[in-house]
Amino acid sequence: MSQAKSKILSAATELFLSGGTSALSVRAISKKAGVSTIGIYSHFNGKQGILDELYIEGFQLVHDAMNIDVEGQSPKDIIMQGVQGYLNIAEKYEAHYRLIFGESDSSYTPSDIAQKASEQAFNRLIELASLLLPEHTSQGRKQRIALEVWAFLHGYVSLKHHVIASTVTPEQWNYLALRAVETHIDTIIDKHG
Amino acid sequence: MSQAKSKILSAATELFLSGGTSALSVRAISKKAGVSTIGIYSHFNGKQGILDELYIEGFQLVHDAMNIDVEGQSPKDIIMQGVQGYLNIAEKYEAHYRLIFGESDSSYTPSDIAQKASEQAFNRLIELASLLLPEHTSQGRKQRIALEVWAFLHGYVSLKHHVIASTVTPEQWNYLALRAVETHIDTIIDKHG
DNA sequence: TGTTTAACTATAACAGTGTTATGTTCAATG
DNA sequence: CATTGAACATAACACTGTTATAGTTAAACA
Repeated sequence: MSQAKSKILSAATELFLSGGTSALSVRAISKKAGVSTIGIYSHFNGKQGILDELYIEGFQLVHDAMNIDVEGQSPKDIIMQGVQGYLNIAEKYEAHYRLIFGESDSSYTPSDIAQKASEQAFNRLIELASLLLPEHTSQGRKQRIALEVWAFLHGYVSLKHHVIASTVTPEQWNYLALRAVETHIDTIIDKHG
Repeated sequence: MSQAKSKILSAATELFLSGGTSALSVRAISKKAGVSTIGIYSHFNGKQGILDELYIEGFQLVHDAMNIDVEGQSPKDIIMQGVQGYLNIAEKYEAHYRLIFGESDSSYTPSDIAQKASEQAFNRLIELASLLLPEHTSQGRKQRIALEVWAFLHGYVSLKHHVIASTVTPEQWNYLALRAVETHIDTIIDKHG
């Protein structure tokens, strides 16, 4: 990666983290990176390219957050660590999280390459969820269970972003999510384990 | 409501349903409604006002979808009808759903009045969820249980919108959501009932 | 009936947005 | 040394929400 390219990317990330997508204009990035407006188009594919990079970055973060050391731990402990990591990332990198779930820029649709990153993160989650299930479980069932956990988790994060009605603090949201998912995982273990 | 005002609103709704927020420019609305651009500002509070109307409309739809006839039905049947209604609305009025959960226009934040509409819908859900619980259950616990169901449901709808990775059809998504929430409700009944 | 008032209209402007065309500068390569 | 290619600045295009200005029209009042 050329020097200009990395400078653009770090400028974009910086603007993104502090102000979300609304602060992420092509002119603002180029100004902060010290390159011309055209530079964003020659080094990246314009705004789309920048968002793709951040989208991939976001799913990479989620992926890594669920990279748990399996050694000598119960399946439940492992997956609960993954859940905790997921919630941490969602809070710490809220801008990324919003981007990968379309809460930032509705006109943006991730490129094929960017979508690969999302698949990888989901596969990671399937691996974790599989630990709860007997080995002979079909791939489809594993996917379905992973999707359950993901939907539950993401539902809490998304409600946290958009439900201003109920007076719940960010910490409480995370706690509620953690407890609810734990209960659900217990149910899964009871049923399939 | 004056004639011009209702014409603006129906034009906005029409554009919104067919093309989402991106098709909903002030100029496009005014052109379709046959009024001047300024009309949007004199009759409504500009774009913000239009989005507020649609936001309220969206939560009203959700609210009404959960308006179940309680007579002679088990708590589970009632709440499952509500869940079904929720999923139907989310599919039929996808643009509204995306708006009320911030997937449309990240620069939009609902006004105080609009937020009231969201509270009403949530209260409706709390009423439904309360049917699963003993009468003496505290309001906080009722809220928490309602939030669980909502998070689970919304998680599925939101993933359906944004997860392009896994090859799940819209019908399958709804089915999965329905089954997962049903299982969760059974767990709630077992625990608290 | 004449005048005033209020509500509408069109046009244009402002400051943004993403994107692209034009022409220039400058360093590296043949 | 000449050529090529990459980066540059400037400006433009078509759009966005919003606002100011000025013209039109119809109803209400004296």
